[in-house]
Formats: sequence, C-alpha cells, structure tokens
Amino acid sequence: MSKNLTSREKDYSKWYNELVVKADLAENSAVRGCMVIKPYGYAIWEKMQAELDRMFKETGHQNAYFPLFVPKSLFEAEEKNAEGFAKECAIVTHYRLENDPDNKGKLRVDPKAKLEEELIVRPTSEAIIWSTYKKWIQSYRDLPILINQWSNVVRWEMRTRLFLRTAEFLWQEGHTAHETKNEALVEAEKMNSVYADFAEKFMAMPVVKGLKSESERFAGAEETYCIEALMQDGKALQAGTSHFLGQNFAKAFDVKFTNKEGKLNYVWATSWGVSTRLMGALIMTHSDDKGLVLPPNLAPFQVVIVPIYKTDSEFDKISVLANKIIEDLKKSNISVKFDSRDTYRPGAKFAQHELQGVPLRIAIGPKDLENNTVELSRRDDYSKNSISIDSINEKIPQILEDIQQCLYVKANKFRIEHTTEVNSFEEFKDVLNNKGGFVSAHWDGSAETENKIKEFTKATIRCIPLDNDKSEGKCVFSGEKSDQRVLFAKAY
RNA sequence: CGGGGCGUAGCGCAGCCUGGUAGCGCAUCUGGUUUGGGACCAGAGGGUCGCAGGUUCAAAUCCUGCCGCCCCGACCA
Repeated sequence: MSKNLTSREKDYSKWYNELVVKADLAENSAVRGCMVIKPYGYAIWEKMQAELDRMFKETGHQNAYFPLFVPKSLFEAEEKNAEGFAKECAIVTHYRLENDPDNKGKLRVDPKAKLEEELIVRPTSEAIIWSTYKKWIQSYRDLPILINQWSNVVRWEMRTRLFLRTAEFLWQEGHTAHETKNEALVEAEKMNSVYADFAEKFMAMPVVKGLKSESERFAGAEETYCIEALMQDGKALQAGTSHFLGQNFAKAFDVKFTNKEGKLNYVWATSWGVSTRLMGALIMTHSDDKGLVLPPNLAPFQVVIVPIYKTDSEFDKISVLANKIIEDLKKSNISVKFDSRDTYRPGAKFAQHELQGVPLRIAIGPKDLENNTVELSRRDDYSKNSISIDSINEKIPQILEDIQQCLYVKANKFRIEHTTEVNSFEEFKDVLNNKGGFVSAHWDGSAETENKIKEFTKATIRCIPLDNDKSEGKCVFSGEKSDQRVLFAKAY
C-alpha cells in the first residue's frame, strides 16, 4: 500500500475503503459482510449518538429497548413491511449444538433442537414494537408514545461496504404512536428536520429534505421523508429517513384506543432512523487525499499538540506549556490531546493526525519557546500561523468554529454546483454521465417513467424536495404534464 | 446468482509465461546517530507460496477439483 491514499478520481471505492482502514475507523470482520468498528471510529459514532440523543430528548422522546428476535408470525403481520424485508433476513431456526459423531472435535446443529417457530433477527423493529404497544395503549390518555431505541439490526445484503452497507449495523430507531393523523404527520416531518439539523450543524453536511417517491418508500409506510446528501464523487446518499406509517401497523397488530368521545380508533404511527451509515457520509463528504477531515463538533479530539524538541529539558518546558493549554481550553469545552510519544518524529505525527482528521494542530518547538508563540495548522485548508501564547484562549475557539463553518460552506458550494436543472432526456443523460450530482428534472409522477429512467441511466429519484417551487413543465422522459421538478441521482 | 480479477511474511506486491536455493518495499526487533513535514546507518527475526489431488528426478510455477476474498451487476439505510 502506498503512503498516499489512492486518488479518488481513479477509483473512489478504493479510496474510500483505504481511508476507512488507514484512518483506523473500521475493518471487515471475519463474519461475512459485518464490520469491526475500531476505537477511533467508535469515538466519532459516540459523539454522533450523544448529540442525536440530546436532540431526541429535547423533542420529548425517551429511550427504551426491545428484543433482537422477532417471531416469524409477528414479523409477517404487516404484509408490505414483511415482504419488503423478506429477502434479506437472518433467521434463527435452532437453539442448540451437539458433538458431531461423524467428525470428532466438531459441533453440529442438534436436529432435536429445532424451534417450533423461527425467529427473525430484526432488520427493523416495527413488528416487535407494535406487538408490545398493543398492550400499552387503551385510551387517548396513553398517547402519544414517543420512544427511541439504540440498537443493532441485521440485513443480509448481497453486497456490503464498510459503514455504507454492512450486514449488521448500529442505528437508532424511533417509534411513535399518536391519536391523530395530523399529529403523526407532524412528528414524521419534525424528526426528519431534526436529522437535517444534525447533519448540517454537526456533520457540516448539507442535505436536501424531501419526500420519497412511492417506489422508493419504506415498506409499510404511507409517506417517507428523507434527507439526501451528495458525496464528492457525485453520487447521492440517503442519510436518514422518517416514515409516516398511517394506521398500517395499528391495523396489523390491532392497536386501538378509546378517544375522548368514547369511540374506538386505530392509532397513527411514525418511525424514523439514522445509522452508522452517517459515518460513511461524513467520510465521503469532507475527506481529501491526505485522509479524513472531521468537523470540530464530531472530532474525538479537536486539537492535538505536537512537541518538537532535541533535549529532555526542552521537552519538559514544552510539556508544562502543553498541559497549561489543555487546562485552559478545557474551560471552553475544547478537547485537546498532547501527543508526547517519543517513539515517533514530528513529521510522522503530523501525517497521522492529518490522516485521522484532527481539525487543528498546535506545534510547539524551541523557536516557539523563545518567541512565546505556538504554530497552528488547520486541517481543512492546511494553513499555518504562528500566534502568541497569550491569544490561544481567545483564538482557538474561534478557529474551530470557523473550521466547522468552512467545511459546511465548502460542501454546500459543491452541492449547489452539482445540482443541475435539465429539460431534455439527452441533457439528463449527459449531466449524469459527465458531471454527476443531483439532476433536477420534471417528472410525470408515474412509477413506470421512474423505472424506465432507472433502467436507462441507473439514476433514481432521490427525493421530491420539500421546499420545491411548484412549476409547470413537461416530464423529461415521457413529455407528459408535470407540476414540479424532482431530484434524480445515481445513489449509493 | 451472472461477468471479471485475485489468493506468496503483519500489510502492499514481484516471481508463474519458459519448473531447478522463496524475493522486494513498508512494518517489526537490536545498537547507534537523529528530531520545525512520514529519519538515517548497520544488523536481525518472520513463509507448510489458499486447500487437496495429479504430472515430474524436481512444482509458488504445469494440469484437475475445491475453498476464500475483491470489483462490476441484480438487491438495499
């Protein structure tokens, strides 16, 4: 493996995989399609979790936990949902192993230990949760239920890729129950906005809020809200979804409540989730050929101090200064790591911290001790500046905020430049093949046209943007009447 | 499941066509000199060449079968 990462123009997927592995985020596990998230990668996930969790609680949600296994009879209760996930389920059929009489030292599945009813390893938890909600809901006084769970799910995908599509992944799934249709719709849209805020403010990743077309909708949902992001190679990535489930699950699991008028009604539902896929989105939005670029809000540590010294006494002086900086910045809630390893030289440390995306580096050497300065180097633009020690407390918080902001602005500029309005199918194909990104085009609203376009171009409707201007036009494919533009793209 | 590619040291690879002492770079270990952008010198350790058969005096290399991984497609958060 070369020291430099593979250029993403040549082979984006190789670049991405190499980056994930070299930056020490994750690796493939021995289990097919699964991934090992390494400590540095997991630290980023924990930061995401903490902020999302805070946002969920702020919007009135509580955490709970439901079982990993879903009995098949429960799983199949909501037909569309079951059908949608049927082809990618892991299924538990037995509960015991025994010594293999034909093969010494080996085990085999004990045929006598066959389960009466198979258990599905959850690909999503609507079924197990709604079978539970049934017991919790009798009256309008029991509503709403606003619950989130942090969990893992299993989807037996045919092809997998670190963070973007693994057989097992970590996520959160919110499941809410409401009295009225409108309340549920508001909830679904609200949580989609929470995801959008998180993406934009924390990940510095611009997203388009929108609705899925019918064929891209979650299995069992009546409406799917989503946030769509654009990666640096021009492909789109669905970064989060929030579903209005109507009364589908309430009917499937017979969840009724008595309203204020004393009448029985089915409850209205939503579910919403984001996963470790966000890590993939983060990597592909900001990283460059030198490695990861982390927004300060998500970096496991925001600042790293690298000492440069020849003698022990120089090192001691630098250590005193470094520890003071750490203490001072702690007061501003800034996390700092002092890389005091004496087994690596400064250049090697610089390279490693760049690879791992540390937003800001402070280098302190003999010259700095003499001049009462430190050298700052930003990860986002590689700029270097010497500043006086006295101004550290004032300047570093500003610089970190600026980095956070700059990353967003840069990514947003890219997204705007790679969102193209087209008015003919020729133009559509041309933009898709030569420029990439989102293609904004009129669509007649039919699934048939959507499928044809997918067949010819591999592009799908990523979303119908919520802030769409309604404008009359003609479908770019069929020429039929269209009342708005939608966003197409090739997607991960 | 279809198409392509690859399995040789911890990692990345060469060697295979044309059979003859298993190599290179990085990493690791020891000693010394170094330290403002991935240090240098000297030395050392590390391999049943994916597995199983076959051909041959001799197989990493040729033949057959199997296994695994990666990429592209179908599927998908």
